[in-house]
Amino acid sequence: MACVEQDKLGQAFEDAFEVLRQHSTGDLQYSSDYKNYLAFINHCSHVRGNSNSYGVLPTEEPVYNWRTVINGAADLYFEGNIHQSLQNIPENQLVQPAVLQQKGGKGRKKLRLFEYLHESLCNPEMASCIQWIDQTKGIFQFVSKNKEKLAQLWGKRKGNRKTMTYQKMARALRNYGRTGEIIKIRRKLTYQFSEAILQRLSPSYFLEKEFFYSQYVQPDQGYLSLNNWNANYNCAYANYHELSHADC
DNA sequence: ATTGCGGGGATAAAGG
DNA sequence: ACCTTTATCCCCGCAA
Repeated sequence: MACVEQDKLGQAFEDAFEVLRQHSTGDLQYSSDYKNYLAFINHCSHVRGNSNSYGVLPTEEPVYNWRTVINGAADLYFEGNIHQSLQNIPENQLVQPAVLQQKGGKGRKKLRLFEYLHESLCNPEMASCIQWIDQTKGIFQFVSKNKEKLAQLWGKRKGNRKTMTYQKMARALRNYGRTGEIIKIRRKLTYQFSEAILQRLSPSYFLEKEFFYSQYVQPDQGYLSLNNWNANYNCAYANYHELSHADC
């Protein structure tokens, strides 16, 4: 089921790109424009001042520090419990190798690590391995005691012959730092999804967010195409959202 | 010395 | 056959 939904997401993503291509006068390249988009979104995240803030906080953003995160964690955990009743995924589905899940599907994209992590974060059975610290900001943390278990499940899911370890999985996470899809934050075993990834993985979350970046975009700054791209991207996900229930 | 965590080069694997 | 992207393997440093 989750697999099917991700296909829809991917399709919506590509539809959005196609719309932009049709309305664009210049050359448009999927990967490079998406990368620019990611870089831009991540740039905005820095400007806004996230948990690992670099001392630059916009005036409209509340001051944010780890104390407030910790204090808010209990509430967030409660929110998570609401979804637990809706998402009771049997263990055997979690361990099912991606190879088997892909059987019969044509051109199905491989499951990406960050998708698996997000899926685990939404699965109450995995709460002993990985948990949200601040779901709205996409900050999550591995549980030291059981992080190896999560890594092993990831390896099984991919159908690896050798067992996956946290060390190797964390290396993949560090690779995400290059593209900004997931960044490491100072806290032990704690990482953060980028805005773009959060939007991509959580349509419901995305729909509740304002277009915060629009105020930073000036047409003469070369960001126009990114802005258009994003608008179509948003539209596609709104359409998707109407057809599907909200996920975590 | 050991352990836990994080960094990064090199390379395999897979898809276009 | 080549290129790019992503994941994996492996070795390193640092601090408790």
